[in-house]
Amino acid sequence: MRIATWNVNSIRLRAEQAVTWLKETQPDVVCLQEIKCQNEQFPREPFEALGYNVTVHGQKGFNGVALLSKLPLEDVTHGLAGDESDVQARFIEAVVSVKGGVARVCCMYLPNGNPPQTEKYDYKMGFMARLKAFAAERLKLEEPFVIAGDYNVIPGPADASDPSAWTQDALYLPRTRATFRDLLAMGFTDAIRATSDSDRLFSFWDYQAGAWQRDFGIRIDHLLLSPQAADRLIGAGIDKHVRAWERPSDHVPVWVDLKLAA
DNA sequence: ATGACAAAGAATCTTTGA
Repeated sequence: MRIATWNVNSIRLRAEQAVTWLKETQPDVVCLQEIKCQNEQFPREPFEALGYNVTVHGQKGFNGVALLSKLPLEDVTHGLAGDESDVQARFIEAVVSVKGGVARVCCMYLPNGNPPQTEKYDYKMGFMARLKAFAAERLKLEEPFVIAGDYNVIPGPADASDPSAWTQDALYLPRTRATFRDLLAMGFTDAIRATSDSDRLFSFWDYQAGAWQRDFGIRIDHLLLSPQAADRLIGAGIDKHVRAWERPSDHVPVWVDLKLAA
């Protein structure tokens, strides 16, 4: 089973590219972030035509996440628990049935948090605290469980082409990285890091200043695996070539292959 | 020292992103 995540930066602009990519790699479950539309505006038809079930948690203009799955999506929940006042569309949880049980997947768009020392960073830290509490509960289920998405976290110096450029940034501040490490300490495995030590594995290149051409990238899109998912890890990768397509998203798809079958 | 670039939505500019 292949589970992929991609921040598409508008699904209405990127639907055609998404279809091309889906036909190429045929993932079983796909987590999309920054769809930037409301539920009724989401272009469901091209994805349903490829055999995907679709659940959309959108909002007007910004944010928005969607989950696509070849298997039926069960127990779908929109939103991350822990703050009833949070109206931003950033989280979907669902399960799919697999041999011997279920696989649980979360699609997440974690807040950027810039600039620091504003309420935006407080919101990011609050969201991460809620994520930790949620993840701790889910780990008790001892299921294959994947939290996939745009974490807006550069985990360490190997995850940026020039770490010194990010020291004052919400994506790389010590508190941000420490909270991400807390998730790993709880028992999650960073799928890309579990399969490579390369310091050139990036998932985002800014549109500005020729970042792509200079390979000025960062790794901020992650798939964190529960122990039961990590036990089934076969491989992981980044579909970097997508960034070279015409009118690309600034992020590229990241994926993991797990030894799980329907 | 600063901006670059892209997208959405309300409007020909502002907000947001990273």
